[in-house]
Amino acid sequence: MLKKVEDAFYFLSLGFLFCSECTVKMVRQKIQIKKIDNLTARQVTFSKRRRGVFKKAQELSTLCDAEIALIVFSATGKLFHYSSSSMMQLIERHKRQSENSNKLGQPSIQLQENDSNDVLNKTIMERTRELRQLKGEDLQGLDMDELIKLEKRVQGGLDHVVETKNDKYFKEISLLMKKGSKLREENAKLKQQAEKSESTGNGIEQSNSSECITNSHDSDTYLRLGLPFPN
Amino acid sequence: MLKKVEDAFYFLSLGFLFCSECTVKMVRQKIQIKKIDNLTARQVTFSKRRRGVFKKAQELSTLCDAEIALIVFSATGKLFHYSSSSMMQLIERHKRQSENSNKLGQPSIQLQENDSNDVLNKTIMERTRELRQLKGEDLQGLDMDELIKLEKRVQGGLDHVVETKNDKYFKEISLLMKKGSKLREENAKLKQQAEKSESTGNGIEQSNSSECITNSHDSDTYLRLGLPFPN
DNA sequence: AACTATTGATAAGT
DNA sequence: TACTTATCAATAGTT
Repeated sequence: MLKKVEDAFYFLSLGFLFCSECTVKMVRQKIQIKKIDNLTARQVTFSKRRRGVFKKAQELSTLCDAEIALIVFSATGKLFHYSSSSMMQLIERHKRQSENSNKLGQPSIQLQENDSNDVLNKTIMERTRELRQLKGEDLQGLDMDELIKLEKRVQGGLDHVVETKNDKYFKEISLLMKKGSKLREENAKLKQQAEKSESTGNGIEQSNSSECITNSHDSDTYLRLGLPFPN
Repeated sequence: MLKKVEDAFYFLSLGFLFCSECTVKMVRQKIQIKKIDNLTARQVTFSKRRRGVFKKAQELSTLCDAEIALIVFSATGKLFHYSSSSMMQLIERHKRQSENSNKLGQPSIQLQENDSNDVLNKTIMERTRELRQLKGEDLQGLDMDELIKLEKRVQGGLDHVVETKNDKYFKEISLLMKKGSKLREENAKLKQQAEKSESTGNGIEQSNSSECITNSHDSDTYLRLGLPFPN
């Protein structure tokens, strides 16, 4: 059903008349190299392409006798790395080489330790400022254009949150409904059995038991799912 | 024609008889991933594949919002490198992260430096995660209650941004209106003066000057204030 | 450096 | 996450 809608879009985009009878397989499209909007798609692509890059790096190293260091941080901060020999040696070598090419007359000794903290502090400052802006603080320096851009970003974030919330809501609801109908089935069966027993002369009381069971299970489910109110 | 010859070769490789009259174009073979013996071929391949790897790294960084550092030394010792942000920052971050994950029993030496780095690093991680959540990413682990809280936070941020934007808007508007009325006053005065001059026999044309002056000043003000469109 | 047949990578979809 | 498939991209061998 969803498929058909996509097909419609596909045909529309090609400018052809659309025959709703046709079943068309979605084909792979060339992608733009810009940040992937959809989070899931981005994570999947990251996982695939990361493997690809690491493979390429290893192949280059092997085929051409090159020394390679590759460091990758995912958006969530997870680290992946590869080096054809010792990562530390390569990094040191890189430092020396790029310092030389810089031709700075700096006494480079012991520069790195302070730098390290400086860099980290700078990162923290940046992150903090961005955070404050997303929270709607610290907006004095922004002009109209920047404010409008920021509004769009925050609105986008809000959309994502609401979407996630709604998804979760509907999932929990449908789970509850499923459980409910299962329980009703069970109850119906039990009722039948009880009636049978009754008709065969076994006089156990079963009159209102079905409702009781259903209710107790439902509220239990609500609690486990963390829904605030069961209604 | 060439095509046919290739077909012949193809068949040969399958164990068919080969016609020696034909001119055969060698077709590309799948290569083994091991050091290329021929120096020239190795250099050419290095050049081609190096470009490939760097391109892939950049694409991964852009598409998936990842931070990447890539260092390559050719067999001759020439350096090639790429980093999505600051190479030093990435290297430092890598150092810390891999140290932490190693959990090596080297407790005594340089403890305080690592400690300070750890603290900073932790702060960065926290900030990053908070940022991502405000942007509506990384919401998998949150339950309904947390999602609702987050929604309220983001909504609050959005409210602040919109409020600031609107304030700025109205300020700019009222400033413009003030300037406008000032100009109109000026124009009115000028007009009066002109009429006086006219009545005293000085025949300067002043018919539509008021609109002209007002308009030109208005658009100038819009430009200085950075409003996208003057309407 | 340029060309292309071929292998390799991967976007979408399951 | 892993697998599949159709397509796009990289590149081996050659000129």
